[in-house]
Amino acid sequence: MTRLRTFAYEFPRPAVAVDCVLFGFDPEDGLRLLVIRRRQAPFADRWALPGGFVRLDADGEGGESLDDAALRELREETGANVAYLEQLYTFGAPRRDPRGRVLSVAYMALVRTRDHHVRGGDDAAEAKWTPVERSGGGKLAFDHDAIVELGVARLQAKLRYAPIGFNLLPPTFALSELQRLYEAVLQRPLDKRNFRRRILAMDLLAEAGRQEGVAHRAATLYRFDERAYARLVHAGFNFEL
Amino acid sequence: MTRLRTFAYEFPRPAVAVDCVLFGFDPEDGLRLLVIRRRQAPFADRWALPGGFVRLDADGEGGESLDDAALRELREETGANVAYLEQLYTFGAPRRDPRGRVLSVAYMALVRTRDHHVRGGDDAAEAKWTPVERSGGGKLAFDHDAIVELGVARLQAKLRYAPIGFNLLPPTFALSELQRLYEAVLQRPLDKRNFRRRILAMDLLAEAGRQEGVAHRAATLYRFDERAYARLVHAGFNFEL
DNA sequence: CCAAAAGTGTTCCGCATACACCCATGA
DNA sequence: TCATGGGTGTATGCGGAACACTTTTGG
Repeated sequence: MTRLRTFAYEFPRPAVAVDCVLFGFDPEDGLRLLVIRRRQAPFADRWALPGGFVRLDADGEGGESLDDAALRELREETGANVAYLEQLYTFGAPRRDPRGRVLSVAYMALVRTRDHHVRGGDDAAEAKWTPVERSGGGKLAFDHDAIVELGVARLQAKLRYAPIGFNLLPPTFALSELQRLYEAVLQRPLDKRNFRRRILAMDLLAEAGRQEGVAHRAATLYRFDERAYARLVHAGFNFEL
Repeated sequence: MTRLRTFAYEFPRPAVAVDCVLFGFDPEDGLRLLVIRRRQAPFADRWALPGGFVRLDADGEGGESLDDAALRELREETGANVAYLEQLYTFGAPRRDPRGRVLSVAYMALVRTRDHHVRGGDDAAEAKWTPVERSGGGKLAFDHDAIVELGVARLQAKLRYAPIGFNLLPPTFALSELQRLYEAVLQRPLDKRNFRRRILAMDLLAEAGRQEGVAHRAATLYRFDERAYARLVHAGFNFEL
């Protein structure tokens, strides 16, 4: 295969990639991280974060935004539909990629795990959910372990003061599921009564039916009320734990 | 002037710049932002944040890190010696720079204003400190207003839970100066007694003499004790307000 | 002796924490 | 009727917030 053309510039430029720390949650398994097995060199067959190069227009001037690149990669490589996306940090150490100078804009993304089934995509031979610790049974490719660490720290910090946890749960959920989510992310047990009181006191959850088909008392289901939250924020409210 | 060579790649690549939100503080003036007047197009003669392109090696593979690029630009354009530097966010919207696709890695930096005198540098016709609101008497070049906004938000947030404010003060300072700094950044008055008690209770400040030559009772000067802080962090301590 | 800033304690209230039992349901 | 998780109230203590006067120093 021959390249029809190349792209030339006055000064050297780095390649720019996006890499995504994609979290999922299941009451059974706890917090999970999506990793893919690389198909191509470098680090062929090694586990890595989903990601890839940002696409520019042929004239090198337009093309997709960084957020769009992250969403596209997640779609292509994992089939996940993302509920929340947030830029984390840009990694740019000179030798972080053996192919040359490659910047990586790291993202954190959250999905409702039940919504979708993981599949490998174009560049990914295989994709799987792993526990966050020991991601992929050891070290990830490139500096992806550091990126994961950063993603975990950000998720833990942000869960306390922003209502992003709901993006890891189905649209309606029981309070106990929400509590298990918080416990899994924050890595410590929470008191049931205090948790329920605090969450409900914020008036952000709307009742949405009851559980069905469970072998015990059916829990009340709730839905996160985006509108109520927007109104409260507007009035100076801050979500807290 | 003719270019001796150009740099060619298989796929189009963006140019990558760093831009710095540099804060200074003076008890008289409050919190200030450093802006430069651009010498060249685009946005010639407009006020902008100090910044410039990241330098890569001639082979386009090595070169300076992003942090180094930010420090270099600050040195070149302002002569400031930076006490604290932190990456903020990477801006990459397709049309944010009229010259083509340019990513900007934004940084927040803090200086001890008394340490240095502002000067214009190579690319900056002029540099000045401005109040943070109405920076540069109106709108800054590119999307720099948005970057400033982000920098202010980050500084406000981080001041509460990390001891970074000291990087805006001289090595030794009076508690009232520290309080004025907090009030200037957080934009609200703080109670003197509560402030002193909270700060001193952390055991992070070491006495360092008294003020001289003031026309009133001389205040005790303090120095931020990095060692004590490191020890406390190690023991699970969290700085808080 | 006056102006200007430094320095100092106590009270009150709200909120986070700790804690244990009854309820509803399907098997 | 039993196993499983759902759902509920109170007492205690700590820490943040509010608040005003005396001290020191140079001019």
